[in-house]
Amino acid sequence: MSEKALSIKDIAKKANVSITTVSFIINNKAIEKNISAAVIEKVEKIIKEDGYTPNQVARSLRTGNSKIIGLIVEDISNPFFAGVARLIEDKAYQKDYKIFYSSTENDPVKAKALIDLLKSRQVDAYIISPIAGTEKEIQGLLDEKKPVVLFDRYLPGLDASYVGVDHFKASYEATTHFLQQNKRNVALVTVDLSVEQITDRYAGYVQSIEDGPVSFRPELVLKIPFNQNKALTVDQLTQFFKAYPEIDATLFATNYLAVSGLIALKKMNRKIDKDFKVIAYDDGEVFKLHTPEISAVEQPLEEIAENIVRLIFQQLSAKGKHPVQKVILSSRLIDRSE
Amino acid sequence: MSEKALSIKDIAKKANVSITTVSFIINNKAIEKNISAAVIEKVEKIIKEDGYTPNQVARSLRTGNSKIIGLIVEDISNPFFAGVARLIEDKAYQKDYKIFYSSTENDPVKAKALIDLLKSRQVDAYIISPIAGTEKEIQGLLDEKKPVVLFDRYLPGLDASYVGVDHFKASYEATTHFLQQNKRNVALVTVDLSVEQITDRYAGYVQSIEDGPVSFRPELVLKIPFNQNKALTVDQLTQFFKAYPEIDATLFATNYLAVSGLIALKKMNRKIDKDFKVIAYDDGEVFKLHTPEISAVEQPLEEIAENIVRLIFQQLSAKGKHPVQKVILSSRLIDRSE
DNA sequence: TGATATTAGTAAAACGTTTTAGTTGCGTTT
DNA sequence: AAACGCAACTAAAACGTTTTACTAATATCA
Repeated sequence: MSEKALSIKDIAKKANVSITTVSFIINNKAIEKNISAAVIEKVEKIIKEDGYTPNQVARSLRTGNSKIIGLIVEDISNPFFAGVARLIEDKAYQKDYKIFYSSTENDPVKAKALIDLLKSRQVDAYIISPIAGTEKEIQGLLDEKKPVVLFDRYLPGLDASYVGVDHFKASYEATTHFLQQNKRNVALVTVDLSVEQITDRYAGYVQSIEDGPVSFRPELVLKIPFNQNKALTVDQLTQFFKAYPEIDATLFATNYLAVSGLIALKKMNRKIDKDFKVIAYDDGEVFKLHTPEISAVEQPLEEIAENIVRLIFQQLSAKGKHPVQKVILSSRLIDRSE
Repeated sequence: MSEKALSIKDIAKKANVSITTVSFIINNKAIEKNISAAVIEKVEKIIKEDGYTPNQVARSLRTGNSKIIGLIVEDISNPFFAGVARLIEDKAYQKDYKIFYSSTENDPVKAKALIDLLKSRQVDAYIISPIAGTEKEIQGLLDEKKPVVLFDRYLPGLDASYVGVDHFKASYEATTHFLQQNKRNVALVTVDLSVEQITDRYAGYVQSIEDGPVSFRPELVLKIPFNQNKALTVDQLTQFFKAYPEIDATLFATNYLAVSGLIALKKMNRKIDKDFKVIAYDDGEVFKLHTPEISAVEQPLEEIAENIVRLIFQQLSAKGKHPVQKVILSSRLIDRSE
C-alpha cells in the first residue's frame, strides 16, 4: 500500500549499478554509452517487474522541456474549439506530445495568467487563439524563440505563424450567394467584437453588397454584445426581424448567434423557405437536422488542426530559427436551401 | 531578446540577500520568518520591475504537488464532457488549481498511459470517467491515497468516491412516460457497451416494460456497436424501423444515437408526432431546435461539476484519510412532445 | 613490454525551488 | 560582564533527473 513511486535511485540500488547507468538505459543510450548487455537486461528486468515510470517533473526541470504543448482557446465547450482541440490532441499524442488546454473566456487578464502559467510549467510550444490585449505576452514568447502558432484569430502587429480561414472571402461568398438568389434585403447578425476574424466577416458582407445590385443599408446589420445572455439575444433578434420585415435573407456570423436566431424565428413563427433564407457560420449537427436544413459555412477543422500541428512540429525541430508562416484556408459553403 | 526567465537566484543576487529570504517573501512567509520590512520592500520592488514568475516545475519537484488536477474523459469533443470539463475548469481555477485534460477514446491502453502520465507529472488529484480495464491503475491511485473522484461511469469493485446520475431511474421514467401515453411498442436504441452507465439504462427500460401492460420484446432493443461509423449506424437504424413498423416510441440511450436516429427517420420520411414519440438521452441544442422539438433526458451538468469539485477539494484538504462518498443525482425528463 | 585504445562503468554538478537547522549580532537581564 | 533571548537573516540539503567528465580495467599494438 501507499508505496511512493520508485525513483531511478531505487532501481540503481536494487540492480547494484549507478544512477547514471540506469538513466542511460532508460533513455536508450545504453549501447552508445557502452553498457553491457548483461547489465541492460538486469536493469530492464527490475524496471519491468517493479514498474518504474520516470518522474517527468524532474526530467523537465533538468532538461528544460516537457513534451507538453499549451493550447489556449476562448472556450473549450464551443464545438469549433473542442473539435480542433480533439484533433490536435490526437495528432500530438502520436508524436508523444501531450496537450495542456485552457479557456480564456475572452478575458485578457485570464489569458495573460494562462500564458504565464504555461511558461512556468515549461511547456515546449504554444497554440493560441489570441485575444486583444495579450500582444505583449505573445511577443514575449516569440522573443524567447518559443514555438508559437496562432489560429482562428489573428493579432495584427505580431509576426507569428498563423493558421486561419479567409473569413472575408467566406462571408463575401455567402452574401453573394444570397444576391444570386435574388435576395435584395440581406441582413447580417454579428457580434460586437473588434477582432479581425469578426470584422472580416463584416467587411466581406459589406463588400459583397456594394458589388451587387442594391446599396448597403447599415440598419440591416445587427451587432449583438459579446457574452450577452441568450434570452436577451433572442429578444433582440426578435425585435430586429420585426423592425425590418423586408429582410429576405440573413447571414449569421457565428454558430451560437445562428442558434439564437433560429429560436427567435421559431418563436415568431417566421418560416425559413425560399422567401427567407439563412446561412450560419460554422456548421453543426443542429443545422443539418433542422427542418428545413440550414445552410452553413463550414470551417475545415481537420485541415486547420493538421496545419497547426505541422507548423508547431516544424518549429520544434527547427531549434532556434523559426520561419514565420501564415496558412489561410478556405471555408466551404454548404448549401442546404433546396 | 531571448532572456531566459529570471530565477530566484537572480533576484537574490540583485537584492543582495539570500535565496532563502527571497523564497520566504515570495511565499508570504516573510513576517512569520522575521524578514525586515525594508528587505521585503526591496525584494518586492525588484520582482515587480524585473517580472519574476516562480518555476512551477521546480516547485513541484521540491514540494511534490503541482496545483494541477488531472481530468480524464472519453472524448472532450462530446458536449456532455466538454460542458462538465468547462465547469470544472472554472471552479478549480477559482481555487487556484489548473485542469490537465485528456481523452481516452475508450481505449484502455491509452487510459492507462494517461494515468501514468498524470502521475509522472505529479498532479494533485484525479477526476476520471473510467473505462473497464483500468481498475488496477485506479486502485493504485487509491492505494497511494491520492484524491480521486470518478464520474459519469462507475467501475464496480472500486471503493472510490463517485458522482453520477441514476441512469436506471432516468431510463425507467422515460419508458414509463411512453407507456402512460399509451405507447405499446416502445423501442430502445442503445450501444454495445457493457459499462454500468449503459447497462443501467437498458435495465431501467426493461424493468419499466415488465412493470407495464405489455410484455418485453427483446427484438425491440437495438444495440449499435460502439465506434461504428455514422453512415452505417443510420443504415442500421433505418432497417430497424422498417423491420418493426409497429414501433410507436423510441428511447435513445445516447446523444449521438438520437442524432443518427433522427437522420434515419428523416430519410425514411417517418414523422415524429403523437403516433411516434422519441426521447433522447442528454439534452442539446439539436433537440431543442428540431421540428418538432425532441424530448430529452437532461443530466444536471452544473450539479455534477459542483459535486465533483466539492469532493475533490474535500479530499485535497483531508490529507490522508479520504471518506469515500457516492453522490447520485437525478436527471430530468424534459417533455417537449406537446 | 610499455604505451595506447577501448570498454564498462561511475561521481558529481546542475536544473530552481523549499525548508531545516543554523549563525550572527544586538539588547536585556542578573 | 557573562549569560541569555531574540530579530534578522543564511547555508546547505533535498526533490529526481540528465549529462559531463572522470576512472579502472582490459585489449591491442608496435
